[in-house]
Amino acid sequence: MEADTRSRILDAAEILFVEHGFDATTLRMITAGAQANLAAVNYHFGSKEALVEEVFRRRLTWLNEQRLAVLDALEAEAAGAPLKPRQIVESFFGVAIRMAAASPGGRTFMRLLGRTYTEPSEFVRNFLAEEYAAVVARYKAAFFKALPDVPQEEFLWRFHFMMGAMSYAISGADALRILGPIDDSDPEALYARLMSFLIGGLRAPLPELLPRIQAKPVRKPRARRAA
Amino acid sequence: MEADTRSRILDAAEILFVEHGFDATTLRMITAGAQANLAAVNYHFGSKEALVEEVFRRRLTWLNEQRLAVLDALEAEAAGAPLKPRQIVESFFGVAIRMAAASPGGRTFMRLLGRTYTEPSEFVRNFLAEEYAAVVARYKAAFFKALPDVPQEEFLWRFHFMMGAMSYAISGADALRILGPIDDSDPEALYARLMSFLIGGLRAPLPELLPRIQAKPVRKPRARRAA
DNA sequence: GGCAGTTTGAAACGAACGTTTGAATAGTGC
DNA sequence: GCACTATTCAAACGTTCGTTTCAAACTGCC
Repeated sequence: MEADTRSRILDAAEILFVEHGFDATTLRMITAGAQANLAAVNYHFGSKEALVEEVFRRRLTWLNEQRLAVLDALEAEAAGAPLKPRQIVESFFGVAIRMAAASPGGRTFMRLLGRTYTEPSEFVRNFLAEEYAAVVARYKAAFFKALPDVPQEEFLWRFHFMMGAMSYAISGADALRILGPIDDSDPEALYARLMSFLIGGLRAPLPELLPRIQAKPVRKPRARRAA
Repeated sequence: MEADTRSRILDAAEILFVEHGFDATTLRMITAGAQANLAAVNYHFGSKEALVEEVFRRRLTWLNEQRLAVLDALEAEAAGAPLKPRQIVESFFGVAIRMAAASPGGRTFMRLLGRTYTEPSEFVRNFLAEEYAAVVARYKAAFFKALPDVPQEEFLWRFHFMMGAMSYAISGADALRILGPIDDSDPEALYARLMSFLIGGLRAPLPELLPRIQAKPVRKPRARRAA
């Protein structure tokens, strides 16, 4: 029943990183949560930084292998023909949502990952870029092939926007409290909602002809009505 | 030319918070950047936490007043008729993008704000919810009126997704490095790109009829091809 | 049972943190 | 010029951090 110390530390760290962030999570909090001695982190991982890397690597490697496997299967089935954009989006983001839905640890991790793309910490971002290199290359190629009429730079931005939407989707009700009470307990509904939104955004008309930013939006602020 | 100590501290803190996060930014870094004495933060603001709040309040109050003013103007012009969803989206997110484009400090702040919605820190999120209450109420009402056929819960999720996309949009090239080299120097192009994506996502077909998550996506992971 | 190697435990390390202190300095009204 | 407030400054405060140390406890093997 009891996992070994190393695994207990990883599990406790994952949860605490999401709740408090990397810096605000101390080794004493982690070892207390894992019911381990303070020195256990440095014994098993060498340093706190190495522990952070291992928390990511443990799940991210599997996640990206899944993505590549799904893409492999889709491309084999297509036999050289371009995939449909929806298939690619669903395989990339669907694997992530599915991981988040599969277990509390998975959801915890995906929330952590979503926040980490925009994390300021240098070494975490470099580590992420490295872990993602193979997946990004394959998916970019698949998308460019599926959407030959969309300029590549345009698509990269849209991919970026999609990652943002997914990040917030998984971060869930905590952030949504700003907007009001909401139910985020059904992962399948979330999956359907997110996919619909992402495909809509991805397939939106190209923005070249949009009006520019209006110069002066406001003449004179009027009295605010009660909400 | 030299601003007073209080303003220099706010400017320096804003930049450092984006670069390193709240916890990793020390008062010694801030006061060094502001060319002020270490004790100046506690003298002018009382505590580090109060400084964080003031960094937000300084710009967020103005930002949300702008949003309300723009919405007031639009609704006055519409004379009771529902606004077009595109107008509402543009006024809410356009004000933010414009603020980010207006000055380096504005962009810095918007990046900070985007990261903060999903920030784990309790007191920061509570503070945000309070600052946003009036704006959220007004914009929700405007959207519900503009999109009477969209279930309110559905819309709240899409609003949430839109916030995620905008957050990543402003966080910009740092996170985008994962996807490859990209140019984020033109705020008007960014504005056009984001709006196009957001409207596409907002107006996407409702997801009720989407297929469910496939149960087993992968039979056997195949050997990965070289990228 | 005794002896390697591995893991845990309690205690301490120096460093850096946010905060406080009290004296020195700058600025203002009279 | 003087009293008074506001601000700056260098130094120190107690706390907590990640890390290290080294002895104790556990493990598998002969």
